[in-house]
Amino acid sequence: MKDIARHAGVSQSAVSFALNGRPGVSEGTRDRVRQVAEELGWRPSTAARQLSGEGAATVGFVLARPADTLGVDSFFLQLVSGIQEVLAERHLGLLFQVVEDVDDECAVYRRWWAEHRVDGVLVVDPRTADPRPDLLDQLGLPAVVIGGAPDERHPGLSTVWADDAGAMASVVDELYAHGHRRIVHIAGLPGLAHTERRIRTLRAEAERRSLSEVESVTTDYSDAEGAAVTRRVLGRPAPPTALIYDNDVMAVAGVATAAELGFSVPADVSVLSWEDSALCRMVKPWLSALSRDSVEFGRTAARELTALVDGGPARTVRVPVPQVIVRDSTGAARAPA
Amino acid sequence: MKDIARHAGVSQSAVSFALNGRPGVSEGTRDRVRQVAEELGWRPSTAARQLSGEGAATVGFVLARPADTLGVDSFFLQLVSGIQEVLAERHLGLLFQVVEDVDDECAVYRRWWAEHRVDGVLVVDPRTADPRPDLLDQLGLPAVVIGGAPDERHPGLSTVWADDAGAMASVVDELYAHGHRRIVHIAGLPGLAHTERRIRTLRAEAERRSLSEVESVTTDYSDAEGAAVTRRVLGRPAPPTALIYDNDVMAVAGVATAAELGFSVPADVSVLSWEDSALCRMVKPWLSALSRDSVEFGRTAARELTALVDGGPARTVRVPVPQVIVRDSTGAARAPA
DNA sequence: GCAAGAACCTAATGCGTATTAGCAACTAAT
DNA sequence: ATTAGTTGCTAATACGCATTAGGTTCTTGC
Repeated sequence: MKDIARHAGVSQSAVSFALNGRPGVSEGTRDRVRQVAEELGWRPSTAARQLSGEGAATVGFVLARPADTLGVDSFFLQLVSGIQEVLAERHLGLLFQVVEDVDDECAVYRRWWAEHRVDGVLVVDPRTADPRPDLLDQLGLPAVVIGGAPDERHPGLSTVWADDAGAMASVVDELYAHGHRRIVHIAGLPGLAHTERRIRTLRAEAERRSLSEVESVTTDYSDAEGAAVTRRVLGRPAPPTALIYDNDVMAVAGVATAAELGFSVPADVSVLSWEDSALCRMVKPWLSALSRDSVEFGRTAARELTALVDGGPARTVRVPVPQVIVRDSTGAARAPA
Repeated sequence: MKDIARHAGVSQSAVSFALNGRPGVSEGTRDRVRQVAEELGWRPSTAARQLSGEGAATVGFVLARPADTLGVDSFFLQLVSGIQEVLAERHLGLLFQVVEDVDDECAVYRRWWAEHRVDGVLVVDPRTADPRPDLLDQLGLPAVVIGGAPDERHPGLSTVWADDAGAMASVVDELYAHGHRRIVHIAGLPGLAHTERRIRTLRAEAERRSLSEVESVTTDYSDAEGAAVTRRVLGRPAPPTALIYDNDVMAVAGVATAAELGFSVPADVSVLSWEDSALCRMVKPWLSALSRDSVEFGRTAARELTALVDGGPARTVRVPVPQVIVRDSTGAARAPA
């Protein structure tokens, strides 16, 4: 800015006024200053800006996953892609970090906030008994929880969520209508809030219909566990007629395993993936799946966070319920022999 | 720091000396200051630090991909995971951005550097006729190119690369030894440096052996194009006996397509994936694949970047050649009828 | 023709840290 | 006993920007 001032023959203050659209400088001078700034390729130093009161112009995103679990997962890249779209408009940066577990994640939040590195954070994979909302509340770090249930205990946090429970209920409705009575839900990580929500809802729906042979089994989301559980439950004397997998990776592994065991999909067993992706159309039969717009999910979350950072109120917004895309892996239950 | 100084009864300078391990303060005072800082939960403001000469303590990573291409790709998350491991040790942040194309990517580099937001960047997906190395050279922005060939035209840039050409040569060796004479390489995006390297090497190897029915076809890496190309080449009067796919997604799509067309893998046609992931073990037969350690790739790149940022010389380091993991999708060519 | 006000600009200050220069008290060497 | 050197600290300054308080000229109203 000193250089610009010199080139334009004015003071640094005038330059600041001119470039920030403040009054106190004539239009002629303003244009001249702008032009010089342009020529010099000037951009304000974020550090200096931040030091004089502005925010860090950055939001944080922490992914707490062991490196080897990071494998095939289209959800996060799409989510991030949507987040970026919104952040880019406002020239906000995204500080990204991968850590091992939630404790490390908390440590990262503490550090980021103490160092004034971020203006807010996006929190994913909310859990039951999650230490993060308390911490964020205590720190006063603006945050949007992605995928959690509405949480009235932390009025400072925004929440963006999809109605997993409603989706599960309608899935069960559908399966029941097609004659399915024995259903196994190959769930994701225990402890994740949405895993527990789905499990609870499934149990409730089963009880409502007095179905005794309906259950959920938790896994680590890996193809290996997906296959193992599939093998186990299909090996029973009265195997399930419908399998609900909490992600696409396990669903694909499950279909392969079913085929090995001589089960035909969907004639012998229906398969539904709770995550839609290219994967679902890469196996035969194509997998029916619950589809959500992850990119839009990210956009919504980012919008909420920017609103929060700008001093807006915390809100709880619901994104559309995931829709079942019926492909070739689901059908009516085989009539009992 | 003002608070710490007050609590400890010394000047701010003393606090700075004490906390940064500088001489000019007694051990007693140093300990006292440290303790007060600890109690107050003090962490230096990165903005202020940066303003007084330190770097931004951040490196940048731009992914230039349309949102819908981001789908199933394990490579990047693993790469980033490795990068993070190294950066976390030194408390460096990773500023991440997804953009549409290389031009946008260049704009991001300009802005980041002008705003002093990053100390260096990691560049992925190098291309033929890539504008980025020139730009980075011109800007003086420290950078590590990941996956490019050694580039003596830009001595300021570090390069971390795998020997694709060597890997392709050995793959052809292997296939030739097993009797394959008609080989189709379903390549990735034209314009990507490693795509072109593989294509060139394949052609050279074919010429060396006077094989006329060897070719490469470029694609957009999608399962759709992978399937389409597979369908086309297997429909020929003399279909290839070996298919090399530049990623796992296309390989899987290719196997499914081959099965549809009545080709048995590997009896009628061998399939090799140039990317290993859980996907390769999710289809039958399990796919033989070229495997590389993407996490270690990321670590290496991050290490080179930190060295560069610390003022070290630019280097060109080679990571181990990808190894062929032989599974069930490759075998001897069927003897000509 | 003079005061009041507006328009345009400059000077000065602060943000939180690192660093340099300076200063006092004490120690070692001549 | 005086000087030179060392130790342990404080004061002052810079970093790049935003902002607030001043200051000059120009215009307007009576």
